[in-house]
Amino acid sequence: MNLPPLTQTFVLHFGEMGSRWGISRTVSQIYALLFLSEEPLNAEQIVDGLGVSRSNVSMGLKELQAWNLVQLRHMPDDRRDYFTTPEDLWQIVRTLADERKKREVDPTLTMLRDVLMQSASNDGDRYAQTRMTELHDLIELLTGWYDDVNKLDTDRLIQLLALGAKVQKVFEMKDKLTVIPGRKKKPSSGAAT
Amino acid sequence: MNLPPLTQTFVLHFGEMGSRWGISRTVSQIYALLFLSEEPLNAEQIVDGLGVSRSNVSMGLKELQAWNLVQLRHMPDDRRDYFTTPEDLWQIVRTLADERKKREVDPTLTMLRDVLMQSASNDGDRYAQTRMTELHDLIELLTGWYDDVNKLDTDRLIQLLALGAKVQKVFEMKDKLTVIPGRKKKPSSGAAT
DNA sequence: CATTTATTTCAAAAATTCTTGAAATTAGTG
DNA sequence: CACTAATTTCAAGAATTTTTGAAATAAATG
Repeated sequence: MNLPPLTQTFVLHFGEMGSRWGISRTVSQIYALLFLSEEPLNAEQIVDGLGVSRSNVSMGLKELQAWNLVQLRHMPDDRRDYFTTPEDLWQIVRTLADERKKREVDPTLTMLRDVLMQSASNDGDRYAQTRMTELHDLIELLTGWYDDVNKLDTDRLIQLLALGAKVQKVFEMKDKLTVIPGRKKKPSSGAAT
Repeated sequence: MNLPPLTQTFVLHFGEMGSRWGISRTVSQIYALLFLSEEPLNAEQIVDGLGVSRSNVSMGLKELQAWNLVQLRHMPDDRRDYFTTPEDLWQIVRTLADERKKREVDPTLTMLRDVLMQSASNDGDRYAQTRMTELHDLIELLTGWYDDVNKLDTDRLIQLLALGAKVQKVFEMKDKLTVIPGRKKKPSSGAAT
């Protein structure tokens, strides 16, 4: 591995975290390297930087492209492929969240819908059915929220995040002024029961 | 594997998703089974349900305990260990989020802090330093938001989630009434620049 | 259209992770 | 304190994932 010290620390850390994040060391490192690089890099430069095989880099880049996490670029008078990550970090966050939702959440939501559909008539396994319904509703609430805030432009999103739980204050203020129609008062706790 | 049909579908699905979520098939399946079970189960019952080895179940339960995802119970006149998942799904979500943050986010935040601290004087690797600072600030904003809303009681949290992007409306309304002190107007986009 | 350059594919090797059975440990019981 | 029941540990085997080098493919150039 042949990298400036700061970059190296970061790349190594990403490589180690990879296994916790569910990606291979090489893929994590490629991403980390591209992330820190001002100019787009080609495969050869990545090989030199990380000291892994050319084919490994090729496959890693393919995977990162499948995740929409890197973009292909071309340089004038150079027919090699160059890769970058978006300059805008929020774009990266959005892509990551979208892709993880697609791979890690949506299949379960679909499965729950199917299973609950089929078992609607059936009456064995009563408790399991209740649990699955609760889980289904909870995931729908969370993904619904996600889809919703994901529509916000970045400035608004930052505003919202910076506010954090203080939105509560706004609620309270608002409650004194208006009543939102169609909101049922919940007893006191419990999931999407 | 010896389970009622609904439960089996769910357990098998969880097992398959496990690899995407970064946990082993057995651990996922144990969790799924406990999640759907009204009564706490002991190791033997899990072995019977899933058809895996006793030692595998023992290790799986140990891992789930390390994640705080299952709780140990005892039955009168029975010295075996029984396990459950919390009844309250929101408790589960909170635990999951806390633990993942701890394992998957906090170490990176720490690393970034350290690296940026050290390199404050140093002036090589200018762009990498900028990128890392941006990433650091973004993660802080996100985890700060998380810590903040995590303090809300569940009813308030559900309220907030159900509202989704419609909080925007509240902003707009509020903007007409008050000015929050200390908020800088951002130019138009960009991360935690 | 042969040659050079860049990239991808793929089967095998290497590394890692998961699962198991046997043995060890822990903790109750008579 | 010997005996039994419950659980854990751990080394070895199985399975999966990652990485590699060699060969194949694709794309540009003269």
